[in-house]
Amino acid sequence: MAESPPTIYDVASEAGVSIATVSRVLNGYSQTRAATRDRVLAAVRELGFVPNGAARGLSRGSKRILGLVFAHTPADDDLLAEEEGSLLFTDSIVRGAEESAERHGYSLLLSGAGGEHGDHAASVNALTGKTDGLILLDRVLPERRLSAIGKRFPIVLLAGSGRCRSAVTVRVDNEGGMRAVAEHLVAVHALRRMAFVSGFADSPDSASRGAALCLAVTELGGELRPADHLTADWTSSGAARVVQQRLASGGEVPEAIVCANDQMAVGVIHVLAANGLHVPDDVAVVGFDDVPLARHLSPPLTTVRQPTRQLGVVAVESLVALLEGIAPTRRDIVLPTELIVRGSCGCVADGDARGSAGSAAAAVVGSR
Amino acid sequence: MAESPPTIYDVASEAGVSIATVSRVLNGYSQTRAATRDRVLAAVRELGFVPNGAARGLSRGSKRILGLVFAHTPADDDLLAEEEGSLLFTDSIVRGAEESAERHGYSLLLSGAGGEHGDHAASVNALTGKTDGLILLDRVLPERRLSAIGKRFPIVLLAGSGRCRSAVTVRVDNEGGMRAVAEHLVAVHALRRMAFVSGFADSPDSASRGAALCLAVTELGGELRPADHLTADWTSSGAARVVQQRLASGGEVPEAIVCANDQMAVGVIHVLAANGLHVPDDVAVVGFDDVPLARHLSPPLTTVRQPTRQLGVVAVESLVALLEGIAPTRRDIVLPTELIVRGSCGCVADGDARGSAGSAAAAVVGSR
DNA sequence: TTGTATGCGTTATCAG
DNA sequence: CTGATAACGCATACAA
Repeated sequence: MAESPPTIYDVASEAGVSIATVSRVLNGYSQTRAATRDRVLAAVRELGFVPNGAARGLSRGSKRILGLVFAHTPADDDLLAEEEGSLLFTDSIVRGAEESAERHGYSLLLSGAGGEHGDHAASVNALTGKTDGLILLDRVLPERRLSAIGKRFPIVLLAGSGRCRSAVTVRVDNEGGMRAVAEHLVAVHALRRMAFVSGFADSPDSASRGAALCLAVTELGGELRPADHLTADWTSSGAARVVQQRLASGGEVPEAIVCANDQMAVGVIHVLAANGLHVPDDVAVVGFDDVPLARHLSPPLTTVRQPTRQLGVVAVESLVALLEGIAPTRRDIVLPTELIVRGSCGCVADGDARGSAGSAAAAVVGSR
Repeated sequence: MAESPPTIYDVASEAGVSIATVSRVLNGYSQTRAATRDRVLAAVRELGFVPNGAARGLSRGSKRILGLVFAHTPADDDLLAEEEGSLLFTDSIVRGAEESAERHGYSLLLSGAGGEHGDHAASVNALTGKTDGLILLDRVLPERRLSAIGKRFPIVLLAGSGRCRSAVTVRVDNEGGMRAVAEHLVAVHALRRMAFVSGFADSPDSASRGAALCLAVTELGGELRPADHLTADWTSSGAARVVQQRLASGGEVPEAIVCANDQMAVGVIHVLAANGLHVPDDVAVVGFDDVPLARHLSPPLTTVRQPTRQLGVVAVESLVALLEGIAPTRRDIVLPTELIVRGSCGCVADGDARGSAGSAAAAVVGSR
């Protein structure tokens, strides 16, 4: 049905020149006489010619395609688990990466690493053939696999632990962000007994946030008992569930609950309310990410902003640099985070729905 | 630095066979003696061989890559406009599409259609060379451009108006969903004066939702004045802004405000509260999408659920069918929506944070 | 400035 | 069952 698309040969004969000339005017490295160039361009338009990417890639040895691999959230049996907590986070990264890739003349290939069932390693390996380089998100592959592939193929790690030596890593300053949270809670609100709600147990991001919070809280004279280190799954429902269990188990209610992302904070606020606990009067709640909705919740969410989109941008730029043979200045790139103080920690929120005005509605505390 | 990857020739000589044999065992169409097959496989593993996608695509005339093109939200000057309202929606589609593509043996190429500045048409045209088929989201191209490309290249439209004849369209039943909303508001809550908050003015989805609501409300004896048809931009802030203006302009406050998506509903609830109006006692608010957070808001959001992920899945399947030469049964595929009744319309919410149990916590009303 | 010829890595069509 | 070999569409070194 669909007749095969025009090739460079069609254009050449249409314009009465050789394919070499067509190629030249299209890629414009060499000089071409204006007249012939116009003829070629006319023919291109006439035929609606678009260079075949496969042929081009084969010929010049570069497909101009970058791969971005993320780990599928285990949707499991739970059909409602569309509620993917990592969703906002991942997708913001994707946006940034796509935009940056395009700007550098590349396209972005997306992969969920073979779904949940499939062999992640095999899936990533296959992508190796379709792309020029790969960006791997948190949790897609164990470190040893990583270095195995990283030695033979350009790779950038995103939001990893930063401990992998065989590849460039881009991540955010979880430690600084959590320290800022701890300081604020202890110094400003005089809170002592904290709890932490984590994402997936195997997430480096979640782990480093929990560890940093615990360390800072302890140093500042607060307390974060192991029993109050709650393990959830990045989702509102998951967080609500573990907090519900924690409340049901009796024992003193923590004075503050810090969550590894904003979705979970919403779930926590919700379940606290269901138990007659008011935020922030009875319990302070803090999130992480600063998703757009955060400022519109009631109370507006105090949270740690991380430059999610920028994460994607920087990852792509690092990868492109790698591909162009530029030796990476640093193998561990850390992007800053900042504490955004709103109402859920007990501060008086004065911000309204407007956020574009000159001065931000919320206080900002740098993490570094 | 990176030595060029092994080719099929390397594998062949390593295994002591011809490249034809290697190709055969790798693609497994023809029979091969077990012994030689093992030798080849061993060589493949040994060398870490991965077929070059470009060469493969060139040879077999199919790149096994599908493109998904979305319109970049005009981030404009406003740096905070990361607040992309369409984000959740688009990204859920992307997930579904990616998963489905992978299942069918394809990869997914993502494109924001040249950023906001670039020529969308040119951008889409270029993608034509890197992919086997394209899925175009709402707003990326005007209809005439669409049909121009659609005639020469496999295309599926997503969330369009459904009026394009030159391509298969996949969309949701906006009309049914909005009718259900109107009926519920009028019949159950005896509300009459409604308002509608739209997304971008040029979005078919938003337009059809507004039109359907208006029609249904009027038919049911309610009222939706032109002045109460508020045009926003899919974002919380945008919605908050237009509603604030509407309130400031005086005049009777609508009894219900229906929004074209959930993000905007959140912004509306927020700004209403800022004006001393309580939801749902003073004003009922309804959203659209049923994002995961919706049930955890206070009050839990009454909204229209649409199968976002499924949208991506179906689009991919339609496209793959097209590529395999299967004539599309229908050129306009409409996925069902359903009204999810929670608290923000005035109903008593009894659902808690759990949502996976046998019976849903919220009432469900089919749209058809 | 332009044309000719070769290579890129696979698949697929032939013979053997 | 296996091995040569011809496409596939484009870029490019080399000639003219």
